[in-house]
Order: sequence, then structure tokens, then C-alpha cells
Amino acid sequence: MGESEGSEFPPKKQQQQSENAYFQTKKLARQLDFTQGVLPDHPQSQPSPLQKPPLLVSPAAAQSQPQPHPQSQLQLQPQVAEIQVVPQQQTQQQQQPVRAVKPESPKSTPIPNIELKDGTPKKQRQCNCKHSRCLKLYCECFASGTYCDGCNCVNCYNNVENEAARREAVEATLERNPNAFRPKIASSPHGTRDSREETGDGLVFVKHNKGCHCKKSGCLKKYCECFQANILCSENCKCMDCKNFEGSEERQALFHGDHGNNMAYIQQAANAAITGAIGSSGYASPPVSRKRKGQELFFGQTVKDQSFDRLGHFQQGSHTRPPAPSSSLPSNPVARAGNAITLGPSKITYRSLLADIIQPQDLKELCSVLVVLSGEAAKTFSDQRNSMEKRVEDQRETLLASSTQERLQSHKDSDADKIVANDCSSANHADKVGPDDSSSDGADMPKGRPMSPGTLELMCDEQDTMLMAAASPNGLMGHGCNTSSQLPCGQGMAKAHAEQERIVLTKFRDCLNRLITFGEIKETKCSSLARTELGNQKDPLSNGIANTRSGTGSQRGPFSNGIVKVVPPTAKPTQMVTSIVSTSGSDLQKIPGLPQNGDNKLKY
DNA sequence: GAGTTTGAAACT
DNA sequence: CAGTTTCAAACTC
Repeated sequence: MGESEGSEFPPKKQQQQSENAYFQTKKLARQLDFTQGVLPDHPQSQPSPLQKPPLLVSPAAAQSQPQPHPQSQLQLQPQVAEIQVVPQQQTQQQQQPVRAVKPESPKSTPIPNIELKDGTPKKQRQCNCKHSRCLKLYCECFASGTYCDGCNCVNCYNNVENEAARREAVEATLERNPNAFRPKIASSPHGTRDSREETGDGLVFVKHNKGCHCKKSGCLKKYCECFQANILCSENCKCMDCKNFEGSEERQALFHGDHGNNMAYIQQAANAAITGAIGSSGYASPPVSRKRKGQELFFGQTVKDQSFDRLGHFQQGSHTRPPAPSSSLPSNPVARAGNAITLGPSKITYRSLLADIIQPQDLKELCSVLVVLSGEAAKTFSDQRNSMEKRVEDQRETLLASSTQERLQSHKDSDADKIVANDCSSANHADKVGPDDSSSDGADMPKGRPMSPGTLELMCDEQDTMLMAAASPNGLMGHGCNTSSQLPCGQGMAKAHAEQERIVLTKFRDCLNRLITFGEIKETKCSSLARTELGNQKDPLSNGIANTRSGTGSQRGPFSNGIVKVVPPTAKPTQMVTSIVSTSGSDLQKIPGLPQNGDNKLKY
């Protein structure tokens, strides 16, 4: 905390008086003088080509969990080739801040650039901080968890060169408010609005966590964080004379005739499609959260927003929003169903990138495959062990027929075998304990839902006996492995178990890897789609972001509203798993007793 | 571009 | 927690 002074900048009251001294100190520290005003490009003499590391990080991380090490969440994350949507650089003022609370208003919503963090991205925003050293939440860069880069700030400490001070500032900020770096706009389970027409039963309302406190802007200017975030004010707000509510004439007037608004939705959708795949609580990139009540954001597959309908959805009546409108103002109903979130009355659905890749039946099939694999491995090992037993027996007979000295040696071998046999016995004992344990363990298992034999079989470590018995339908494993056996069955079983486990885990790993691959493919598609469409947006109202399968005009209809449609991977789910599993090992297809049909069904 | 307004953040 | 101050963005001219 030697740097505490660094984070404890302008000592409150005396700041103005001692500002000179303060800055002098800081100048000493930085040996830089930015008091000359705005620097053209890199005021902080940022040496590294540090793009504003889309830090998405910190908010996301903070979102997902408490921050034991807050500072660590504000690190660069350069290697991740994640995609982000940033506003198109129009004017500097229009540049989209990274901060969740600073999305552009519909009026001036910039067209976002979807950029890969591979070096191509452009800077999102440039702050102009002068007195905060960019180490307070006043600074959008800092607030968003990014380093300043190319900003017009003065005396900036929000850079790598001043990481220590920065870290201090982060800590201090988090100390004041542990949620400081979390997204302010969040969807939360809520729900009064009927969503039966949606796919799910839950509702999620997007709203400002803290709410705004506007007094004069009517919440219809970008001073208002809610408005800026393109959401309606909620019960969290303590605003006065709010006009940012469903049914507000002023608000409608604001949006009517402003087709540019739809860019916001495109941006939202694109962002959501790209970054939101992780979940609603994912990255806090501002556009993701941008949403308007009564208007739907569609991340997903079925986009059915109507740019005009959204206004039609506004409640009629009350033009004077009650301070706590939530009850009467069902803001942003978001129906969540599985991995899909449907917002609002229309059908904008948020879906995970993996939503179409894996389905319940696929999991069942996968489990079946793994079970079969396990059994096959057990059988194979049993056969091998049987042959080995035979060889050992033969050798033993040979030894018995040899000389006395040889017999002595034979005894030694025999003792060794006995030792192993004892191991086997003990192992078996352990195995025998297994079932008992399993019965007790069973209490630990999910109750109410008995585990399937297949699942139990997969629990190699915990229930060896059960596994071995069940995994060898022919009773192979039980053969020759009892406490009286003089054979090294303990080793054999251990090996068999290990092999079973290895095979199962290997296949499962392959499966997961392929799943990841498919997810990445889909993500890539989404991002390229969004980029393409956002780059081509001419008439967002009529075209918006089209279906990636642009050739299929028939599918264009529902997406002719400027919302991204996330096109699922070409592979069908079942085929996907088939691929995932069967292609991971042709040996699977040789397993007897399994369907070997050559059709598109699963082939293990 | 300068000045004003605004509301969040910071502080008391 | 409420009131005040500081701050930077939004806005206006």
C-alpha cells in the first residue's frame, strides 16, 4: 500500500487548494506533464500497443463471483480471441463506452463494430479525464476495467506503467463498492408478465441494478444511465419526472421516426449473439445489456422483433410513471427457458451457442456409449487376464517339475503370488466394501432420481465392484477373482479399472473437445455474421441483420427487423453427437451388441 | 470549442 | 444514510 497515496489522489477537500502540490507530486511520480491539456493521441505515452483491452473481464469476473483478488480481474486478457462489439467510430462522442452503463442512446446509437480481439479492433472510447487520473469510476475506461489507450485524459494512471497505483485504485473502488465493476444492467428473474407464449416459464427483466436518480433529464437523455443503457427505468430508480417508462409519450416521440434506433438493437443482438453465449450474466459489454422495455432483443435463433411493434407494446395509459413502476411496468420481461432467454412479448430469444449442439437425448446416447466402452474395456482386460492366468499356471506346473532348488525358487514365486493374491484379497475386500459404501454413498447421490445402471457403471472409482460386475455382462470379471484366488487379480482389476477409466474419460474428453469445437465454429459464424451485417446495414428496419443463410429467403421474414439471427451450426444435434462420439474412435463401432446400422443414427 | 448542465461517484 | 462536492460526459450555443 505504499502506493496508497497513489490511489488516494486528490485528497478530498483540500484537493483544489493542494491540487498544485498534488499534481506536482504526481508529476514527480510520472515525470510527465499533461497539464498542457489534451494530448493528441497517447497522452500517457502508452508504449505498448495496448488496445483498450476489452476488459470485459473485470465486470464479467466480478459478475460471476466475488472478487477475492479484485485487481487480478482487471488484468489484460490479450490472448483470448474473444469477440466484442464496439461502436463504430463515428465521432468520438459517439463512441461506445465499454462500460455497461454507458451504451449509447437510441438516438445517437453508433453502429457498432464487431471486432475480434486479434489486433484488428479499434479503440472503443477515449476518456477525457483530467482530475481523476483515470483511477476512479468517473473514468469510463477504468470503470470498464480497461486501460486507457489513446485517450485524451490527463495524468492518466490507468495504464500498465502505473499498474500498482491502478491496482490500489481498483481495490479502493471495490472496497467502497464490491460491485463497482459489475455490470449495472442486469437481467434478473422477475416476472409478472405472462410469458406463456414463450418457451419458458421464468421471466427475466433487464434493469439497472441501482437505478438512476435523474431529476431534470426526465430520464430521456443520456445523462440517465437507464436511458443510456436503452432500458426503461425500473423500481430501482429514484428518478423524478421520469419519462422513460413504457407508454411514455415523450419516449415514444423520441423513438418514433428515428429509425437509427434500430442500430441499437442490432448492436444489442449482435453483441449478445457473440458474447452472450456464455449466459446472461456474462460479459458486461454495454451493448449486451442494452435493451428496451416493450421491445425485444433477440439473441438467438428466432428473431421476431418488430421495430415498430415494440412501441405498440407499450402500455397504454399512465404517462406518469410511478417512481416504482415495476409492478405496473413490467419491464423487459424475459422468459428464460433452458438456455434460451426470451425477452418480452415478441420472440427475441437468447440462446447459448451450444443450445443447438447438445440435446438431452444426445447425452443419454453419450452415456450409453461410455457405458459400453467401459464394459468393453473390462471384457478385454478380463480376457487378457485369463490368458495371463493360464500362462502363470503353466509356468507354475513347470516349476513344480523342476529340481529342488528350482522348486525352492518356485516357492518363492508362489509366495510372491500369494502376496499378490493377498492384495487381491484385500482389494477384493475393498471392493466388497464398495457396495456397502455405495449404499451409504447412495445417500450422497441425488435423491429422488435413482441413478441409472449406466451412470453407476461410470463411477469407476467409487464403486469398483459394481462397476466390474455390471460392466461385464457375461460375468467375465467375476471369474477367477475371489479372495481365495492365488492369482494377481488385484493388479488385474486395478489395471482393468484404470483402463476402463482411461477409455471412458478419453472418450468423454474427445466428446467435450468436439463440443467445444462446434461451439467455436458457431461462435465464429455468429461473429462473422454480425460483423458482416453490421457492416452492411443499410436499411436496418427492413433488413437489419439477415439470416446467415442468406440464400434462404424464406427465412428472412422473421429477421427482417434488424435483429441478428444466430444460425445454428449446420450439423444437427444428433449428428453432432454421433460425430462427437463415433468419430472419436472407430473401435466404438466394433463393439458387439450395438446398432451397426449405417444410417444416420448413432453409430458407436 | 467553450461553456453549461447533468447525474454518478466520491466524500463528509 | 443524507447532504455536499467532485468529476466527466452530455449537451447547448
